[in-house]
Amino acid sequence: MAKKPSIPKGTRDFSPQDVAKRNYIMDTIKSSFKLYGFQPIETPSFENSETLMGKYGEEGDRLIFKILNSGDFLKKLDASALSEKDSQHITSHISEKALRYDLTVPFARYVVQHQNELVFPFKRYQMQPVWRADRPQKGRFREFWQCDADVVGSDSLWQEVELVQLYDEVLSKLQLHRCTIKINNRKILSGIAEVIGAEDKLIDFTVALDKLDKIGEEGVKKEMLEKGISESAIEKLQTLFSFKGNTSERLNSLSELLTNSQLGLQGIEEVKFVIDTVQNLGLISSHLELDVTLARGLDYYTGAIFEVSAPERVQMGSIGGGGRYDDLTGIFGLKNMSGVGISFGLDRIYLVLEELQLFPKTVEQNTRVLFINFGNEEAFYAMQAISFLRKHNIAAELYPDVAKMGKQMTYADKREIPFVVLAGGNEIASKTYTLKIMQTGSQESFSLDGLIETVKH
RNA sequence: GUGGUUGUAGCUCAGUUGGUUAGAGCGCUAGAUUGUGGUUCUAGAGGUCGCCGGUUCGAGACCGGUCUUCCACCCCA
Repeated sequence: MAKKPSIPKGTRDFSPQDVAKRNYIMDTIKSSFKLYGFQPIETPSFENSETLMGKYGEEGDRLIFKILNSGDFLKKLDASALSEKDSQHITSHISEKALRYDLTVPFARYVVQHQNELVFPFKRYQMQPVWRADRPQKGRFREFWQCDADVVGSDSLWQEVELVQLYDEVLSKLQLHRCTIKINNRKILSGIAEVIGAEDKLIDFTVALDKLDKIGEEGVKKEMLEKGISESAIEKLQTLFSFKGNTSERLNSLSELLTNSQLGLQGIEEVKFVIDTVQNLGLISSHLELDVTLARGLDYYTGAIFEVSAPERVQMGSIGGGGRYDDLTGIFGLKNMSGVGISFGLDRIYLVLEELQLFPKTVEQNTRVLFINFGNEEAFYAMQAISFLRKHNIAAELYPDVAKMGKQMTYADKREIPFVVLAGGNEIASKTYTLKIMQTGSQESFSLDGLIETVKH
């Protein structure tokens, strides 16, 4: 055998069963997106590098797949840059395009570019693959699908409320009950940073705080110290680490901490409104939970931030995330266009549903009737019936070759086709069809109409 | 990017301190069964032991490199 072909690390082929299950998830998400008034768009797989670079933080830039320029790109590069081996500098000269890293930034670019054609507030959904040059591990791929719903052109908190409901609706439809939707607000985090005098270290501060449930209080403090946040500043955080009580009690103690931060207090008001309103409207099966340590690394979030974690019995990171970004379109030259959105991680949801065995049995669309091929004359007789069945929206097929019957039956068996029709000389003469029900092995003779009636259900 | 881990038949895996011709189960093909799948029985096909190099009289096994798998960190869906 020749050397086996392969696919790049972190990518996957999807076989028919996989595609059927993935479609089931995507169809569920899509129908809810539509129900909430979102419209589909699609954007190119790759963008100009400048569109993507610098939007995801330092770590993000590293994980963006760069596309090499066409032509003899090295000739145009000056020798000094090459000899200095400055990869970053060289990259910007030999690569002008990059694979998209998420769907939000391309969407912001799209909104700015098409601002005169769009009706605002503009609500769009988008389900496409994204690429990250990450090292693969559990639930992490280099090519994966995101399903996003965003609305731009409104800073109404009712959008946040609706997006929480949308999360709840989709997760419930997928039978993913008792998921936790965590909510926080960047303004609260900024307020805390302000109050403790670490405004310039906001990102480092939030990233460290985000790890509280993973590395514990001491770990967080240690990381903050390493990042240059002063000891006295960290001391002021003590109330945060010993956070107790229900949501309103916690919000109260948070208000005390943030009395001197107008921004922080505004964040509290926003979170309070969203949580109270959602609670009063009710959720189907999810829990909405305030988590002040929720940070999310993406630089562009400014208000609410969301994250959905899988049910606790599954070892999996977040299966969705999102938030509000007040100035993402501003980067591309369109001010005062606040946006907020959420994302579903298709591939991780797939893994969770698989592990919890939550896929319905019926996801696979399959051929319903196989006609045995006994020869040309019989095949012609079969094809007439097949056309008729297909007109009635019943998936039917003829075994293409005049193979031994055992082989044709085995084919039906392996494909899990529930019905097999045998039509030879006798059947042609009597204008009937012998139908075999594979599950029971029983056989019966039918007219064409009788055949359709039996096979329909 | 850092650290670890994995790779033997289509699949899941054995393979002793380095020693003749690398095995099993499942699957596959054919037959028992000329108009009947699943169960059974019989026979058969299928391997560059991930790839490249090294040590050795001799390497699937030991050493180096490389690719891949999975995992942790970083970060994230």
